[in-house]
Amino acid sequence: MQAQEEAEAMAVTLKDVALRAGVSRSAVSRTFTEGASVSARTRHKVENAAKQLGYHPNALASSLTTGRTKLIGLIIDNFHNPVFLTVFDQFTRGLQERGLRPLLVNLTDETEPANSVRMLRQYSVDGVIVASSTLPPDFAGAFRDAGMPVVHSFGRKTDRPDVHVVGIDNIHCGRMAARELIRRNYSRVGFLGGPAGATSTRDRHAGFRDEMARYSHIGVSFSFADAYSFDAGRDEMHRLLRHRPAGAYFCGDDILSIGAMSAICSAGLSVPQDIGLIGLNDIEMAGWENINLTTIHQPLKQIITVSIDLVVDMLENPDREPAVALCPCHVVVRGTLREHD
Amino acid sequence: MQAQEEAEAMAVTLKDVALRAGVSRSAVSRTFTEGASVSARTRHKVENAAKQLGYHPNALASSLTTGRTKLIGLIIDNFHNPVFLTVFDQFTRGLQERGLRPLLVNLTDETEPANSVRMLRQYSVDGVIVASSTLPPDFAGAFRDAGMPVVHSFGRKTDRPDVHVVGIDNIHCGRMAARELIRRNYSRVGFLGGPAGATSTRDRHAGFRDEMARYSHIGVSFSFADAYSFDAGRDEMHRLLRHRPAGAYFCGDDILSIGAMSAICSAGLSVPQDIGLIGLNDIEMAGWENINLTTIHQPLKQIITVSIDLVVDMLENPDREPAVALCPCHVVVRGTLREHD
DNA sequence: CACCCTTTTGCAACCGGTTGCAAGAATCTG
DNA sequence: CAGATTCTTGCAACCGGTTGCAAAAGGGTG
Repeated sequence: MQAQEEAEAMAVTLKDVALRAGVSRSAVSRTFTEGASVSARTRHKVENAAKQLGYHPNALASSLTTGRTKLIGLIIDNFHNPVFLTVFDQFTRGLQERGLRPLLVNLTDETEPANSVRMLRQYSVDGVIVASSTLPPDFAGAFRDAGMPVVHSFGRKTDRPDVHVVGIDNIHCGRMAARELIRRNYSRVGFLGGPAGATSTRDRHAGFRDEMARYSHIGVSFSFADAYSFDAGRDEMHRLLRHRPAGAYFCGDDILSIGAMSAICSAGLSVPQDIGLIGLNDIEMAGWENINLTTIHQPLKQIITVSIDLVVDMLENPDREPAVALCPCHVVVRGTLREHD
Repeated sequence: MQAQEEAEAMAVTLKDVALRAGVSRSAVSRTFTEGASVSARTRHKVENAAKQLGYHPNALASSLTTGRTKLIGLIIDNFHNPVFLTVFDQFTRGLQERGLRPLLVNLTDETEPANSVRMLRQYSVDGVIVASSTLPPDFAGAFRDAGMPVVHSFGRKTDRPDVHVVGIDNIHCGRMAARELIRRNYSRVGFLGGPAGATSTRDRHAGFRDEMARYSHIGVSFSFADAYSFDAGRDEMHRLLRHRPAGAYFCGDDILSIGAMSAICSAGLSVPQDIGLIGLNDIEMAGWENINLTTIHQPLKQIITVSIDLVVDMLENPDREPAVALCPCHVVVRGTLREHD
């Protein structure tokens, strides 16, 4: 029992095990295949031989015939928002738990979706998860067109989605934020969104605007940061501070809020006394004592679990009708909005 | 030219292209293989046929014969430290630029290195990068034992390394931090390290202790947080605050510093007036105005570039003698230490 | 023990490519 | 233009597995 797996790393193949166990290659293959027909005796012989030789089946070789690689492409395009640390953690764990492996694609400088499609097709990934709220809605469609199961996490709610979408109701979130500010009697409020082209920004903006439109006595202004990042939030707030800022802002994301907060503080003002803030996401940092951000909680874990379940399900039912799954959000009150006035 | 790639996603293989182009399968394979012998005429025919059919070679199938998957296992075990966002970004980009693909492994709950080894071997990764300063030094060795090229990023400096190590001189960093505090005339200082088992913690601790030992008039204390995370730093500082804290702390990592800072502030004290802090890493957040952390800069980009270059080089020279590559650090003075007293 | 049914097994073809080899085509040389 | 040389090409075997099929083995029954 002791001297198993005599170092010798390289290349223990099916054939070696078959030879050693005195059975055919098929028999070996079958003992490692769920639900195949092997007798207890054969299985035992094979397992012994395999252990002695340190054999492990080559997942890629088998993918050739089975058509399954258990590889899932994971596409991310923002490495400046700490929320993505959690996103990574949850996605990688969730996939691992289901026996799948994430093949990571950093879309940061990749302009052409076609490149990612080609690359992921070359690796025969079983499915693709696009985790971004800033990519154009048809980006994920390129994968579907190429015949790959795809789920767009953090995507946009629409009536007839092209691909499966998992996310939140951003319009509703915009309304929630608006109501939170209204309730607190701010007389002038602002929307400080992420990139103007992002669907998440647009929807949060629309919801906020529409809800606010019902309260004509409240002044509303709108502006947009270049990205969902600290720097973008800080820079935008710096600009706003130059021209009579509003009493409170709904920032389209926690990291924007935190950037804005930094700008406010370094201008000698304070939150929430001078300017109130409400964010969206509820990232870990939002709960830190020195940030203590009032925000709208986005159920990351749930979104990711649902996304993974969906992509797994699509392996079985590739033609399942695309649908939108929305997860519920709620306001987390901390310390960046003043109490009822 | 227009109706190329008639949708039809599935399964365009070498054979289809060969048939269409009226050549042998070998000819097709060769046109897609760098440096193979094909005439211009054949190449042209093949390329046309390929374009019309929308053919792209299957990377996994070719890996079977070439023995190269261009897959690199990337192992991470901490998703609570924002520094890893940058680490991800740099690694994925660096690998992509070199035509390699990161296969991500989240080690968070995985206790057994053997499992990761098995998994990565099943996928025939060309190499492995272990990006962690908290894993035991022999963890990376398991991959080498399995015959895979491996680089341990953020690993420990030793005279006879088992595997390639790329990182910083943590002992030296400990000394640098110590000197920074000494220069500022703190009379009582503390080391607030990361997990006591981590090599990075141990070395930073050793350097700090040794340098401080030369100044017997300065009181020194040592303590350790459970992890490199905000929560761990905050909790540990809360504990320290209960028993006459030191005038300044060298925290073993920026995120610990920020956690500690939070604890200090929520105890009604302020940084650097009541307690000074110096961190290590120089993450993006350290430069935020509302944090403004004095810290030791760890050259992430360089470490990662060197790591990738190394693993790429090992594909050619697998028997290259393991060595330690250290990248230089320097102090970045911001606002969390008092001026010379 | 003969008969029938079920389970197990090996053979051989296949998955989508690559590559050594030898034959054929093209080019060069004198 | 013959002969030598270099390029190009197709054949066939192989990479490490899987799987349909038919033969062999095992089990149950009367």
